[in-house]
Amino acid sequence: MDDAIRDAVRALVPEVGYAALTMDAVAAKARVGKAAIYRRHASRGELVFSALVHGREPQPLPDTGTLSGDLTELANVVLAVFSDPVVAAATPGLLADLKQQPDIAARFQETFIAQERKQVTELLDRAVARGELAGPTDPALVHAAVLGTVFARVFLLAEHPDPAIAPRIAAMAATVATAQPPPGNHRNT
Amino acid sequence: MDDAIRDAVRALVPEVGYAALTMDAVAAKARVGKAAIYRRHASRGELVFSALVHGREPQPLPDTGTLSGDLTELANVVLAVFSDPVVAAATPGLLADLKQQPDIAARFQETFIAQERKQVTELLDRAVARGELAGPTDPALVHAAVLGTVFARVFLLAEHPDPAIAPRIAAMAATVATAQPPPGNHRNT
Amino acid sequence: MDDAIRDAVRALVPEVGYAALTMDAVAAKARVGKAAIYRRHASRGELVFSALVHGREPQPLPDTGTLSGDLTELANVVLAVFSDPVVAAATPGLLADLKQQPDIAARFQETFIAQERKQVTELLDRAVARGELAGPTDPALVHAAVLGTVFARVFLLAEHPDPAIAPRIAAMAATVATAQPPPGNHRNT
Amino acid sequence: MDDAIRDAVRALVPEVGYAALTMDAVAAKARVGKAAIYRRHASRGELVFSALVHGREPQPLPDTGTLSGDLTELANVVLAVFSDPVVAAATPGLLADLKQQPDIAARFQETFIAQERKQVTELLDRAVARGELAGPTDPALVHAAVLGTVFARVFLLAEHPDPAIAPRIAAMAATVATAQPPPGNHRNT
DNA sequence: CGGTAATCGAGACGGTACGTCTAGTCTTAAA
DNA sequence: TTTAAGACTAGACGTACCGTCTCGATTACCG
Repeated sequence: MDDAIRDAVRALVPEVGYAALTMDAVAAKARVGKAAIYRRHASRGELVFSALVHGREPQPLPDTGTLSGDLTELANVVLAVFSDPVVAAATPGLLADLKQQPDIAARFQETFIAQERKQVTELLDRAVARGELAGPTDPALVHAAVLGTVFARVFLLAEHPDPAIAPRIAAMAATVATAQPPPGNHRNT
Repeated sequence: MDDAIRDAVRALVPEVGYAALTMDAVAAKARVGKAAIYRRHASRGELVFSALVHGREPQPLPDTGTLSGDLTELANVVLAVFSDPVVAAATPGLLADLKQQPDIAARFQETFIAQERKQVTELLDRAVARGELAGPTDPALVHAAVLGTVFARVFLLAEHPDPAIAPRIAAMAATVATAQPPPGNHRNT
Repeated sequence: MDDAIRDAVRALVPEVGYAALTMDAVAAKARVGKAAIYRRHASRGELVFSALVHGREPQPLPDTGTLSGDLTELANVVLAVFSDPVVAAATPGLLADLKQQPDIAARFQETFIAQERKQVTELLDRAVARGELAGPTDPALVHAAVLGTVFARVFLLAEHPDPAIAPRIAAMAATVATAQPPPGNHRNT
Repeated sequence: MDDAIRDAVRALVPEVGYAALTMDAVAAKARVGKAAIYRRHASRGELVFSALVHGREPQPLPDTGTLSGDLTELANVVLAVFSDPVVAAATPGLLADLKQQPDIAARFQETFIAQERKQVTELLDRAVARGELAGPTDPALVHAAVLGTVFARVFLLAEHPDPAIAPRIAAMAATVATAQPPPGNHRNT
């Protein structure tokens, strides 16, 4: 039952898009009454979000031995997530819905963002332990750099996410991890 | 008339959000018939997009004399755009709608993305002329780095866009412009 | 539900008239969604027609013993129908709509006209059996005479339907039933 | 100009019906601005009414020498009017509109009904002078009988107006003119 | 094992926004 | 001035979808 609903969502999202995904269509596709959906999911956003995250436990990133390698690994995972057609089709609409539903936004933050943030933090801690980084670093910007750059390529710049860019994104993110204060006054050399 | 409609949109978007922005509400607020809106705008997405971009011609980025400075300037512009409450409230929903309306998506690409891309390209050309960069660089990734990192902080990580991070984003973007193969560790000014 | 809709129509028609009877107003008055109305009624004409005819089964005309008496009875029934304020307010607009909707026009013919026609036919048959009429007569003209004369007084000549005219209409209709060629002057009881 | 508008109305009414007759269509067909129509006509009802009555002055009914003949003549005129396809198509809708617009209803009464009523009155006066009638008679019911019977056949009973019925209608109307009080109690012979 | 309770698919419900259409008014530029 | 052209406000149209609710039929659990 739960699976039938999620499968219907996963089948319909790439087919018709997030905006045109009606609850009636999901119910019909899943051969389920609408009440059965609402008994399990509070809203369309929550429904799609549930369908997307279900069974997607975050495999821990391997320790590649270098900061650069770890970041490349992270970039590849992010690229893989956004390459999923269901995720790609659902993300913009889902993001829009989250703005209106703070409770689901919170769950999204906890489930998805916080876990990725934890990975970034561990990755940076390992680099500190190795001596690659001088001291503890704010993981937020590193996280934003990796996640945002991929997101921008896919959704804002409408380019397909070429996996070859992963190491370049990693190098970029390493910079922001390394350089804590901006090196000097950039206005005049 | 055109202005009355756009003003109504700009007033309503931060007030009720993009998803709850109804054509009836816009017409009522603008004291305008719905037909007058549909005569000018093909859809809600196009309407909001028009209201957002109207009068927002891209002032050319100043030549600060260094790649780092130029990129900081770019990051500040992007931060400023996303700090506008109307833009902040409208962007996620607008982005979602664009997925369904290829014609408006194309206009968004041409009007907004292409202009920013041009600025990035010029900025990199200036750096090559100065000798800061060895040779021509793909501007797409630099663009994605600046735009995406800001976007991610605001919309994905739910952090407010602290203007102090502009130079750090610039440094990061400079890396991806410089380094073709990812080096182990690096810094280049 | 069905009743709520019909009651709303019956309340609104005399209040605002047929032309100004909007589906939204009916829905609001009946505290019902518009879809519930459209699920039951194909158009405004059909809706009003249904509201008018509901519960109005044609009580069989009594046999008064004379053609004249039977026709007076018929005239009184027709006068009573057109004296109903709801019928009076709805009839002209309804008649106009029927011209555009042949299916409802057919239903109107079957439900209302055909039943009345049957009464006229029976009434004439009784007169033949009594010997008041020489032979079978076309009931259509008798029908038209009674129905039309009342209709004309109410809707064309804008006079209120004085019940005292019923026997005069009956006498008139009896003439047309009796006289095949128009005689110069006549009276037949 | 005035003629162009009226011609457009007369062309459109039988073509699309009264209900579907839009002011824009009239303006386009007449190659005229809508303002030109509204400068001449207060509403759609008034417009159609004007187009119908224009140039239709009431030729005086001939004195045939008998009441019966005069009434047959009247019935024929009424039949002729309702046989005009434009009149036939416009009448029900026009009648409905008149209910909502008392000023035009009044003009309709004065222009059309009152003139016909005058003819009926004269016709009855001639009959009194001839000695066919004992004394002055209420012309309203005679009028209603002739006009209404034809109207009922055409618009309520959906039968085409066979001209052969004119003398029978006349005979019928003569009855109502003759018999002033109902002959007796019709309930029991 | 038989009775009770929960859950099911189906779909009608009230409500609301949609995008279209028409009425009647108003503006404009040409004649 | 009056014209044709056509944009304007206002508001009803009929459709679609939301999230709730009611209906029997079926299932599953418990006494």
